[in-house]
Amino acid sequence: MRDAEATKERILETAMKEFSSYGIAGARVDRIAKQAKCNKNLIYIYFENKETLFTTVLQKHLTRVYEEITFTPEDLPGFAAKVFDWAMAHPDILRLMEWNKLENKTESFTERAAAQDKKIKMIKNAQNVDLKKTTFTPEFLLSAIMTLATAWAGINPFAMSLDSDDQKKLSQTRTAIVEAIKLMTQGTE
Amino acid sequence: MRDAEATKERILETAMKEFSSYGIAGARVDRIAKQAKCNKNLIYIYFENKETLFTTVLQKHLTRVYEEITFTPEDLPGFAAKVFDWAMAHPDILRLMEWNKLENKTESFTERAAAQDKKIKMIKNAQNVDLKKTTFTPEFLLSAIMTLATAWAGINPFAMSLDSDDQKKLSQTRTAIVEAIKLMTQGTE
DNA sequence: TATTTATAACTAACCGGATAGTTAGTTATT
DNA sequence: AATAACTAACTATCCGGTTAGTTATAAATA
Repeated sequence: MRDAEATKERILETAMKEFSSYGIAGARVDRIAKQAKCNKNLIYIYFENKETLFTTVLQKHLTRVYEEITFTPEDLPGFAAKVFDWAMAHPDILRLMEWNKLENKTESFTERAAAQDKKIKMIKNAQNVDLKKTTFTPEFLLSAIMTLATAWAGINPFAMSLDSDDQKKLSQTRTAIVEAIKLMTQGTE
Repeated sequence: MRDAEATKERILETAMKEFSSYGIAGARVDRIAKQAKCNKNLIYIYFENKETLFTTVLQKHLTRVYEEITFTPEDLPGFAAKVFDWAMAHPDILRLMEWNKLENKTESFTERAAAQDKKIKMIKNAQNVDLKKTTFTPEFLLSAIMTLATAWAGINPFAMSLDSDDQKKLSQTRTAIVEAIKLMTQGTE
């Protein structure tokens, strides 16, 4: 039963766990191989080296994110809620992104910045349509939304991490976030 | 010119830089020794091992923080502004905290949680005095404040890091944060 | 259909440099 | 003379990456 595609997937799966818990520097290729039940050399055949393996894992999950969360500039509170739900469901991806931020080898700046720019322009357009004037720039709003929505998912050194099983607390926090973003997008004329 | 105290300080200084840029796993003791212009063994004499050196560095800077930023429950927007200024002035300490959060060896949970609890109670008291009823719980407010205030200091994977020399953008963002917290603490009766 | 052949999938063992931590000894200071 | 401050050299282990070779699989050939 030899299946290259399956072993590749198994490697990516366990690499995800390893990198998410230990980061790039802390991750151990031997440990990944052992847990994925494959020979270490396969990792180097399928993915050039530790670094590339990491970026592959990150890239894979990031593209998934963009498919799962659609951006709705006309409903920013709702968007915040979606991001919050996603963040609480996938703290490991958040950690991956944080490791990548701290260990900034080969920045994948360009695409991320482009995606952000696009969102900012969409907010600007939506603001023009609704003739809403908030005190806040689209740049600030977007950062505030993303930051607040992901604050309770375990990567924030200040915010207490929420238990992802505590449905009650979870929905309380979600509505609080929605409320906060509502306040910030309502405009004060 | 032999001065143990001075070399200890030199070690802590360079260790700060090393840990802040590479984290615990990525930091290299040899590199610290070289940069601190001291023999590697001294590091092990003065600070047990790499781990202890890290926690010593972190602890040192954290106590400094608590001295520099006073908590003002009756003026939360002002507190947010102070935190923002501090965060933009000390991104390296932020990074240190983030590394510590991700590489959660020997959590220093207790004291941090206690300090947070104290602040939360102070907010509750202040709210009672002013008879202000915001939609938000003190827990949520505190996390929101800390998160927003530190979002632009370079550890947030979503928010664009601000250039700490761009005074104009800096003060713009500061007032935006203050405005946001004002909205959240004003109450809607 | 049976047999060879090519190659894809996989493995065990190894390598060398890096790295945390140690030892045994030297130099300065009081 | 005693001890505090410091050093050079060493060690054992870890770890990313490689090599050289084996096994399964499927196509080609007879």
